[in-house]
Amino acid sequence: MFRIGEFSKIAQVSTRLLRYYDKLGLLQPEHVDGDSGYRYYTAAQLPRLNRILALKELGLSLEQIQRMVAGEINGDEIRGMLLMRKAQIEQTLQDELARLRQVEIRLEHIESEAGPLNVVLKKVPAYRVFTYRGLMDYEELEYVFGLMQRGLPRGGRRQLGSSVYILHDEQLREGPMDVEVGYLVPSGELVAVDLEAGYQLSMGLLPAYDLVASVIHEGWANGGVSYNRLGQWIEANGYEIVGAGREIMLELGWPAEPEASVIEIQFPVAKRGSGLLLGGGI
Amino acid sequence: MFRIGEFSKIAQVSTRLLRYYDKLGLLQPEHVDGDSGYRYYTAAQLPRLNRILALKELGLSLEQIQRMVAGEINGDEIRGMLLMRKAQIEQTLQDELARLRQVEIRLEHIESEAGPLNVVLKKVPAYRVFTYRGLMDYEELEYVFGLMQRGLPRGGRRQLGSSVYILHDEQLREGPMDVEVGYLVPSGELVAVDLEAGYQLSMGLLPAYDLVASVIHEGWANGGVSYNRLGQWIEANGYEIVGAGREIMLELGWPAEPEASVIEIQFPVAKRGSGLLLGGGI
DNA sequence: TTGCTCCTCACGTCACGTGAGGTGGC
DNA sequence: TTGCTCCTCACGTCACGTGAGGTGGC
Repeated sequence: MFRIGEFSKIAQVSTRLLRYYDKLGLLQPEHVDGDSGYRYYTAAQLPRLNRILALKELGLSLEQIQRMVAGEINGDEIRGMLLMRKAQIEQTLQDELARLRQVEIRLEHIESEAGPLNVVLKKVPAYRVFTYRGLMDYEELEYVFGLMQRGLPRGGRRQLGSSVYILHDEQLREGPMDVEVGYLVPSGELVAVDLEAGYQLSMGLLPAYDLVASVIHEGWANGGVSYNRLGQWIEANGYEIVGAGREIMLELGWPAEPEASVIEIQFPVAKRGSGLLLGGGI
Repeated sequence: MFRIGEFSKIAQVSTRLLRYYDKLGLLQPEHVDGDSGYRYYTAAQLPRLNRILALKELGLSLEQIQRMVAGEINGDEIRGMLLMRKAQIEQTLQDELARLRQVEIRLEHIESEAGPLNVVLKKVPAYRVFTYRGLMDYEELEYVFGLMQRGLPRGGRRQLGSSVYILHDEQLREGPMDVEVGYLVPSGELVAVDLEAGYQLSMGLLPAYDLVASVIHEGWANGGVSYNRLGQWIEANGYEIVGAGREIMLELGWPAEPEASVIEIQFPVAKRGSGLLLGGGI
């Protein structure tokens, strides 16, 4: 019979751990003195402790280990637990590799003296929008945007949220682009509205995406840079674009204070080669 | 100005997280109402939030992120943090790969119906020992072992711990082996003792090891199996033996109840190819 | 008697999630 | 007035480490 200190030295674990496992019922001492509360362990308990420690190495939770060493579980269930754990580890490996790439990219950016790029991956819900879509060049786009800002009845503006701009073209090109401009609609119903010059805004829905890559920048001027670097990021991290990108003007300084604008660019993405090309727009 | 709920929807994070970051000082609302305590955020705060989220993705702690976004830290220090993080991730990848191999090995064992093998890696201190070393075959070894059990003065036995058996040969072979037998000595000094037939026990020190692979089994009969499988384990997990192995008889049923014996086998190991061949005995 | 070891709380870790119970704002 | 949103505690997570304060055993 060993007291807890001796037993802990043999097994090279802390006494705290042994008391904790006692409390959990994972490994209870062979005998506990009624008066002093001293725990007494035997050498024959070491194989059990080692089994627990070996299973812990695999990353199983103490609760899972509990069930395994208690024998409450048969071979198939153990097999199931291990297969699950295997899948989890593989996922962790993927995640850590992605992290590693990101850290490396940041390190390169430090050396190139460029500011860091804060891309965030997130899930977005469907957005209700009130927009006009058509083939336009930049000039026309700006014109329509101006009409929108001025041409809506005041009452209507209350129900509208941020301005939004959706790129339906697969890639940037010269000449007119297939774009959509308008507003997010937080709540309520809107009817179609005719702007001057025959442009018509109407209700629609932007699709929800399980994964968008998003950057947010301040000021109009940085837009082009953000697009380029978001593109590089998506490429470098092993994603691909699987739908129409969009720009959301969270704060619109236009036209008075353009540099106070806050603009989010979102592109729906998926892991390259994952076969999830079911997004929208492509 | 957005209230917390709106702001959380734009950024796709929980309100709880925003309150938490407020409390930490990571991201404080542009304005807090004195009466109601309502938090008000602006769109211009989103780039900061995104920066925090992007850094969190790298696995940095909020405390590190705090220092980075507060600008308390210069480019070189940021570089240092990222390099550290990179090393950590690489370590994690190694660990997870080792785990994966272990889980796969366990899965194979389930299919082959063999009992699982509970190998534990641990660090061990130097052990003080009281031993005889020589070239012996099994027969002689057993004879010396018997002498030891009977031949020591009662008083001396008190100070001795478990029996121990050290294998100085690089590999198992036929004929006499270079082995050492004796006892662990928990405390105190011992002088040399002569057994019958001229064998002499004397004080020595087993080296400490940063890493030993250990298995514990019950009963004499399982020894051979344990050696084989510990060897396989070491091989399969990318380690190599870097010193003399030893067997510690934590519970000695000999000769009355051999099956009640509890025996630990330890081999000092190192990652293969790590160049750490500085252990002892080879 | 004096160390040494053991005991039981109980807080701390890390980054939040999840109620509980109460209140402001349209 | 009624939802809806916001507020502040405060417990829970996971596997222990680390004292605090007190006691048994040789």
